[in-house]
Amino acid sequence: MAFHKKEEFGKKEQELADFAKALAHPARIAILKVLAQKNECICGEIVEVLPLAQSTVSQHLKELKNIGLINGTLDGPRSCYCINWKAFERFNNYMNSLFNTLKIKKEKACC
Amino acid sequence: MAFHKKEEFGKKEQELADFAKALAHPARIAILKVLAQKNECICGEIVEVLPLAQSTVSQHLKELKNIGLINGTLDGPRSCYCINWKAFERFNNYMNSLFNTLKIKKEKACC
DNA sequence: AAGCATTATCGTATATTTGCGATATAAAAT
DNA sequence: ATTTTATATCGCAAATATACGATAATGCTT
Repeated sequence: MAFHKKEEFGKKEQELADFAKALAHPARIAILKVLAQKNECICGEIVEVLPLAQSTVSQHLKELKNIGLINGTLDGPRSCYCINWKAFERFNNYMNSLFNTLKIKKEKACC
Repeated sequence: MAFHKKEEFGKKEQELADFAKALAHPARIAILKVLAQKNECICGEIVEVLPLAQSTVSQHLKELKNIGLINGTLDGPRSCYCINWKAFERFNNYMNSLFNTLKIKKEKACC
């Protein structure tokens, strides 16, 4: 059986894991980079740049939106995406917090 | 069809995605925390702390080892794990680099 | 040599992710 | 009103990930 089990871990660990999962595919990292570079945020432009079908890109965008790393607003027939800096900052802080927590014991290597 | 397609992205994006994937499960984050806190690094202790079967923990350890975030050495019948700080530092730098790259355009929000 | 403790691996079941084409939806343009 | 354009969603197929029990492998202990 492969039940979730993920709920049995701490809330923070769960949330950090979810954030990390959002970055766990090169397409999504590429999307974030495009969103940061071009300030246009239009789906079609992303599709042009990525080696993926429109529906697939749309799916990746949805995942990024669900986790909160990007915002999407309708602009006529198109949709305009952009990075949610607040959420991004939070993620960044989580990551740095994790790194720092782990680094405390850095000197006492055992193997 | 769902072929990989992942190879069609940049090397750096791919590597960062792989790192992120390693953190994309709360069990693996928990393992890293345990490895940092206790400086004992023995598999059995991790199994005791996590709500997972021994074989499952072993699998997660293998993934962390494959990506290079931890080292594992044999110590008699047990195996001693510890964090690979060099790789961790590299991952941290990658992440910060990504954040900084994205932040450059932070002011020009479009939506 | 036999038994014990520890960990890795195998086999298997289930869940999730990835990807595409086809279709639906919605606004704009004709 | 109809067509065009842009995006989202659905349905499906294949690949991966998660989890466990059972078993194998390895090194101590007796």
